[in-house]
Amino acid sequence: MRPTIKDLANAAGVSLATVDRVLNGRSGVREKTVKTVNDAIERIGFQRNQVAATLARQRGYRFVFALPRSGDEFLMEIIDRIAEFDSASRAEMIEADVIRIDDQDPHEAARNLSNLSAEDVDGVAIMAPETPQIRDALLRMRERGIQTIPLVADQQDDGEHGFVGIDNRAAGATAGRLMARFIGNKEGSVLVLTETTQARDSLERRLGFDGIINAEYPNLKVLPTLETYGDPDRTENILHNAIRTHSDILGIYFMGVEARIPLEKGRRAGVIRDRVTIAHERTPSTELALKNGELDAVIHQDPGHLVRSAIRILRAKCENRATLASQERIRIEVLILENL
Amino acid sequence: MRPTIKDLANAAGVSLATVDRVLNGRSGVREKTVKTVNDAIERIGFQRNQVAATLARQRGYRFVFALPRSGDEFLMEIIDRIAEFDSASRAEMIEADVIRIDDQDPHEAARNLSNLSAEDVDGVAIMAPETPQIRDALLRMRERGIQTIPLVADQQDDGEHGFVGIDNRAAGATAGRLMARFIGNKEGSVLVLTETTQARDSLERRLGFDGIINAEYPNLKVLPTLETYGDPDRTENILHNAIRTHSDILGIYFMGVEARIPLEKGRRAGVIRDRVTIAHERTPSTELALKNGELDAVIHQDPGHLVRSAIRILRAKCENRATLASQERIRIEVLILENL
DNA sequence: AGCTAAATGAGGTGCGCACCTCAGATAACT
DNA sequence: AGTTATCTGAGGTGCGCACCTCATTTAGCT
Repeated sequence: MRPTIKDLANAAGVSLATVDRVLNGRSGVREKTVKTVNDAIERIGFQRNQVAATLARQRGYRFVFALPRSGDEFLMEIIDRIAEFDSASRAEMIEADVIRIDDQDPHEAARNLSNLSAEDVDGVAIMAPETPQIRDALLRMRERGIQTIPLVADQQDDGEHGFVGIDNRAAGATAGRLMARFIGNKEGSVLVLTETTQARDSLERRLGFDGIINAEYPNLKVLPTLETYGDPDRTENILHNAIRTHSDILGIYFMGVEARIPLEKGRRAGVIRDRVTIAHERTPSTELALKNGELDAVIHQDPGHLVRSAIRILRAKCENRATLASQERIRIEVLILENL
Repeated sequence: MRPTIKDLANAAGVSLATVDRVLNGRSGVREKTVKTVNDAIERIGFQRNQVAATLARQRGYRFVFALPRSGDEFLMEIIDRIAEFDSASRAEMIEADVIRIDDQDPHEAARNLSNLSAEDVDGVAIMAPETPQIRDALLRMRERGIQTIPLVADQQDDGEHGFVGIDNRAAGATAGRLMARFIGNKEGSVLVLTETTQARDSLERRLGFDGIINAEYPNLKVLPTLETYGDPDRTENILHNAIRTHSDILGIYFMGVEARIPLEKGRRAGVIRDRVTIAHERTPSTELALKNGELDAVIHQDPGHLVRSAIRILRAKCENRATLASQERIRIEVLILENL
């Protein structure tokens, strides 16, 4: 039989109340006593029964995903996966909700986060650009006892709080390698398109992409990144311009998160056919484009995995447990027509 | 507040005992009464609290992975992931163990499975070739109330019991597409190597591979599948022979599950360098070969995902629940050096 | 020593359910 | 009608833990 808190109390030579105090981090226990209990935990290999603990807590777990208000298909995928998880996990006493924060107005976003109370939220997964206001809001939430984790868009390199998403530099490198190998040994240039080069993910992808192409494929030249700012008209214009200015474009790398508009405009401008094209994130648009033959590959991160991983990590933090690193590493998936 | 069994009993106008009988499929309830309760479940949206249920069951869940006795690196990966899951899930009252079955002797394997009793096992995930004996053993286990699910190696097309693993035909097609695109427009032939063409997975991969190459790449010719039977010496011989007979080999597809020996022998025979090579499953060997530049791509299925997915499905079967289809689909991953 | 504040113990309650027993009610027979 | 088999109800117990109260002990102070 696995040891229970009762066994633990015996082993440590303290009462159940003290064990409870130590286990749940309540105040009013001497350092010495804490150590006694922790030693006993080690010694008898005690592991709290999470099933019983969750039941006794009355309140299950409630997690919130703070997502940007602006977004397109990939964001919708994430939201769908959250809803799916929520309904599937009611029986496990875990709730997952979405709140939207304004990514244009960091102050408003931060205020929004400040409204969350530890009373009704156990943890927050946040997808937001890295601004001082957001960083501050996160810090204060943690002080209030709410667990946090950045999602998809990294918040500085504070390794200690973790991060759920792919290594964007490696993702860019992957795109670069595929681009070069698919093009073969022809000579020419490659177009790179993204929403904004301000975002850290864009920067990192570009670094990875260039790293491969410049170092290993002298036959290819990567043109300066074109920014769409998510604006359809602008996207159309810069695509037209690029194609007029550079007659030797062999490939296009849609580096941004949302490829729907660039794909549409590219299709209209006739710049896609007969070129090697790679985009990010599987969505209805990119999936269709793969099937059409308009896209040669999609670099993807599984939104379902993102969501579940974020929740597992948040929960582990709540319960002061470690997570399975192997399970939480988000894969950089390469999708082609055949393995969709 | 979520409805409890008490609310359900009220709503259905029956006692708690009857609700319990219906919910847990015990005998001695009239059809009519069962329907009354089920209707009430629908009506009030009752969902059993699995946390409480698991706790009350006393015994958590115990799942067994029946794996072949023979195997190499990929099998070890799976075993490691099972052990990892087991230790991480003790707190959730879920156990996962491994038993080995002899894949050469189906009778012995079947006998081994027959020893499992519903008393101490809730479900079995099985990785075994498709033989009448195994199929029979599975059937009898289900009759005894043990849930079953095939793993990696499919057991005929009995859709109803599910399957945890990749679509091997699509995996072969993925390999075919990458092979062709990496080779470019040179003319020549492609070598295909596997353990045995008897196994269903080998067959399907080959079908997928040929499907792509034959239909879309007239510049390439796929040679007949070479069988290694897992024998190192034989592997070396057939590789030497092939390379002597065919001077125009541009690519090699290591189609089998375990690539370690073929890679070693191929390296020794000097047949790998300057050819496009693709293998299956990420293992220490294939990982190293990717880093060496000996392999151009690896088609992979995540063993951790396989294990956890099998367990989630088995558990859902035990609890008579549905699973999240999106979560349980095993991805055909494409690994190159950059997204390892 | 005398006081206060801090630390610990003893014990109880309930979470939602599975599982059990036994008595009473109802239906299905001869 | 009486007998039997089948169904249903009432009630209790315990899973392992969180959370609570109140009494008692111990340490820290002047």
